[in-house]
Amino acid sequence: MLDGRYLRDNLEAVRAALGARAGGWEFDRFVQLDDERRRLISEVESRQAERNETAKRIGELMKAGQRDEAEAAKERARVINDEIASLDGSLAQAEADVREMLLTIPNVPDASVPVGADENDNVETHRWGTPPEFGFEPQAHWDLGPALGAIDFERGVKLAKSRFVVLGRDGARLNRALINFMLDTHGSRGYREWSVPTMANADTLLGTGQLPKFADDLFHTDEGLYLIPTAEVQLTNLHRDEVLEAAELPLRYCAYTPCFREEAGAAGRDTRGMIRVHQFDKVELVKFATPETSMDALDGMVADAEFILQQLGIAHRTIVLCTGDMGFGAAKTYDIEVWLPSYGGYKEISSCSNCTDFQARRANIKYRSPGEFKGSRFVHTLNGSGLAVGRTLVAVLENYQQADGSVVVPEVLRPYMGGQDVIRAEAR
RNA sequence: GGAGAGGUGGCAGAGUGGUUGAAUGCGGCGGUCUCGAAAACCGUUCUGCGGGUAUCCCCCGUAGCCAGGGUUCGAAUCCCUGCCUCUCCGCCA
Repeated sequence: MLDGRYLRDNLEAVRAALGARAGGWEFDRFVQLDDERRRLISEVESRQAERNETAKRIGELMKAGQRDEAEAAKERARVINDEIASLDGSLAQAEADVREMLLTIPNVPDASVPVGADENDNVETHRWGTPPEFGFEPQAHWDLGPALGAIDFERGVKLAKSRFVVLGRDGARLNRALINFMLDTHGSRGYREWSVPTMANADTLLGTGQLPKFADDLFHTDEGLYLIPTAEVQLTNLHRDEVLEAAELPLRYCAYTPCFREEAGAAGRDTRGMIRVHQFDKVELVKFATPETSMDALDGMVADAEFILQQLGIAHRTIVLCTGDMGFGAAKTYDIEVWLPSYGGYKEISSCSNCTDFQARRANIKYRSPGEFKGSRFVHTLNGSGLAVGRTLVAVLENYQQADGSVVVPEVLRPYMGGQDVIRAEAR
């Protein structure tokens, strides 16, 4: 959410900065609604002042025993109240309209973000490692996984529905090893670990920006709860309605959770394999930083996510998303893409964003810095995958496969798999 | 799931219809005292919104005592609903 007042004062600048990103957002209608809202506030409040004055006088008249005067005043108060009630209805509508608009305008891109229309205009910032060269025809994970007993697509469908997967035997163990490796690694590098609910309420989803605009992407229960699409939702909302101390910033958090995405519109993309599924595991990174340091904090977060792939020894590259490809709440986003032989290219495995004060304003997360400024200000929130576990598992299988269909376990994961160094097919 | 109690400012804790943003204490901040510190004493200490001034400095108004409704000229104070916390019982990983 943008600051309504800031938006009013910088209307044209924001309009220009958002460009196509604004979609059909009606700037002029917003100004009209906001004018109306302000007018009504003035009216209502002057009536309320009148009402308060009258009520006070009635109390004094009653005490003085002047019943007739008191009754007359009561009648006037009733009239004023009727006026207030009617104005109040209009005001509530105006405020709802303004808020609705503010909740649906995307964040303003940072000045350093390349301007572009879609993913073709994203800019690569750097690469690490070289894609493996196989002396044989490498298999895709959707062939390799089932052959190893590591991934079972059919049974995922049987147990839930399409786009759910079951991991078996070494697939399940490798998945668990990845989660623990990621958590331990981030933990040792300054991220505080949390374990959070997998369901969240509407206020929480509103705080991070999934609601109200993207309700269709979420699974929900008939009790008004939603399955979280990412731990970012919970980690960020941990501090909803709180005031942090500048001295304790930046806060660095991480958590492992399953993530659930309905993504109705995604049908047809990545239909094979477990690249795009309704439920996947992810280790998430979240930071709370001051406005002055948040862009540096973003660079650090990207490096922390990349570090996982470097430890795993898998080739990857990092790109900065252009203005047209960024998510709703982001002011700047880096995607980390991992080399997948089955794609013959790089595939997104992490997305790290600085949401600046966009989520903080929605979730009311502030910080104070005595001596620097009075009162409190909104913090900047950042989030990034560190990493998407399912896709990392796919990357390990595909990049570490051998001619005989076995898969070498990366060195750093072996302690997490009881020393096992190779995954082989076995009779079940 | 059943029964009971309760949700007030950073914390503790008053306040059961009429200048209540809300007593008091603690904590925090500033000051006096001191070589310095402690103690003591004095002062100060919430936020959103609208307007003025004009820009984070102050003034005016308004709203806020879990949330949302209701009663009333007027509610922290009365009524209803929801949420949450605590105690006891049941159930359960």
